[in-house]
Amino acid sequence: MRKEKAECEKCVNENCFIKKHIHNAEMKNYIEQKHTILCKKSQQFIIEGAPVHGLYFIYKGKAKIVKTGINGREQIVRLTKNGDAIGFRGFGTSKKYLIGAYAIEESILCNFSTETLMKMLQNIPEITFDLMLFYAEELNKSENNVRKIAHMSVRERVIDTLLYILRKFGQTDGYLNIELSRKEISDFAGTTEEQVIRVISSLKKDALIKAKGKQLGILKVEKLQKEILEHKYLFK
DNA sequence: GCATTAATTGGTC
DNA sequence: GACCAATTAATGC
Repeated sequence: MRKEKAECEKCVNENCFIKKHIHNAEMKNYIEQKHTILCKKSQQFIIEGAPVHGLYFIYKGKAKIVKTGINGREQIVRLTKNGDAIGFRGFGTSKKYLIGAYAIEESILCNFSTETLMKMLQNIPEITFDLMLFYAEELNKSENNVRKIAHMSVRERVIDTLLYILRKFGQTDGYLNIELSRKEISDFAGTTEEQVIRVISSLKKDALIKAKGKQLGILKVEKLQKEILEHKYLFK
């Protein structure tokens, strides 16, 4: 395995925090200090409870962010793709990661140490401001998620999860651009594998989605949206 | 092809 | 709606 560095200059992820501010003169010093990490499929790169090791960005690939519940059940907190930041709650107050992270497929990650990051935030106000907006947005999403799990039925939660995946990762040739196991979908929707399977086969029977092994395809987006619409507005 | 893992189905509490 | 058991499909080696 050749160790090649993911160059920010060549990076195509315009949504990345770092990339957005690459034109700032000071940035050059900081991006030189980042590390590039290659992650195999289903490899864990952040361990819950382990000491913080800075902030990660996905250069290329996909990852799931996970929190272990009381009964040992895993809850997928969010899914991430190219340009997304991971482990951003790590620096500042806490010394340990409060979440775990796994690569869903082979991924290339950029890692900035806490020290580098601190300097960056102290010296470049635009980045600090950007990060604040990002935090606010994440908090909002997180609150929506709490509401989702609290008020929606299992069927609605699974549908909502599928639509989220569609929004986030898109679909090519009729199939979603990400492969998640039924178990992973259930960890995300806050239910069990069996329930997800039942909802999926029910949706398949109604020709709202299609499934070929792990590959899922959304056929009737509008109909699915309609089914969860009520909740989207009722609990705004 | 065999062995392990994931998906599915049916049943119980 | 979760948990368990049995069967079947898929996948790795």
